[in-house]
Amino acid sequence: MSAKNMVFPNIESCNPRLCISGRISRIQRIVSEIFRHELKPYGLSNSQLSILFVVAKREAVMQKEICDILYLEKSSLSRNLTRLFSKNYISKLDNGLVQLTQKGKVHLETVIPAWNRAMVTAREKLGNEGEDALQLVLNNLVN
Amino acid sequence: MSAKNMVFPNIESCNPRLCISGRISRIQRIVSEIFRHELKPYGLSNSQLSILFVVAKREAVMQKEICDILYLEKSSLSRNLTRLFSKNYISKLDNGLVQLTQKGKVHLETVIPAWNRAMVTAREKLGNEGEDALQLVLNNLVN
DNA sequence: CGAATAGAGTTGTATATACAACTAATTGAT
DNA sequence: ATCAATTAGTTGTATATACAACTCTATTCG
Repeated sequence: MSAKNMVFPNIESCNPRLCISGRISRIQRIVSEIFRHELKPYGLSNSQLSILFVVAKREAVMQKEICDILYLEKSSLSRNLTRLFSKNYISKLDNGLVQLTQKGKVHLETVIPAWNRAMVTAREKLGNEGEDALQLVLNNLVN
Repeated sequence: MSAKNMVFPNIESCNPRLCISGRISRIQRIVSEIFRHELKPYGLSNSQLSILFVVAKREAVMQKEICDILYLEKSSLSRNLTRLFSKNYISKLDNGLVQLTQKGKVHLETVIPAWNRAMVTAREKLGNEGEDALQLVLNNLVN
């Protein structure tokens, strides 16, 4: 049998539509678009907003803590923070703790209505059972 | 009231833990890590594998078709394809259709067992109801 | 105390992704 | 048939992300 006639049993029998990574990536691209477009006028990315949220709720945090909460690699966070520093939304204390600046608080306060609009749009698509399903997926993964 | 004493009702009342984008991003980082580590020895990223899967199952496809299936921006796909071309896993026909090369088929066949291992690991975490929930989320988003 | 170790953070490098602006090619309308 | 408009794809630019290798600091142990 020549190479051209080789058969590929794995390729033939696999079902890529079941790929868990692929399905999550598609979900991620669909949903992040909703938030990206709402947040764009405010100059904040989804990631940046999620970091601001953590810092706002914790008052003063170690980077490590943010990484653990967001499941984010320390180097990814480091670079995201650089962008937030340069916009003066956060500052770093002597002991390394990260805090929102006054400007950061004011901006976050301003952005939240846009975030709420994105949440409404996303919820319209997901429905209640979709949102519950999302939480179930997350719970199963983190436990 | 001075600026320092300003209150931020949106910040105080919002619940970032409910953020749909944030929850999906965390899910994505957790799951993609599983697949990334299984695929790494084979020199394929999650995205590259998902593209190979589409091309394999369709035999010959337009880039636009791949984009539609994966919810991927055309420029993102264009650059992913460049990396797959350079590894000689895919080729482009005169009419622009993308195909797997023989080398691409052989490599994909080789990689699928690793993909299956990642699927097992992910399913162990998700459980059956987690996997169903994932599909529900995707279905609600695409309809 | 002083060396070894561990932990937090940064930087180099690579892929992934999107948007905007562009090119090329095809299609449609008159 | 020609010109306009749409469509596919590429390239410039920016953010997001991870891993590896590094620095710096703090802690632990001999």
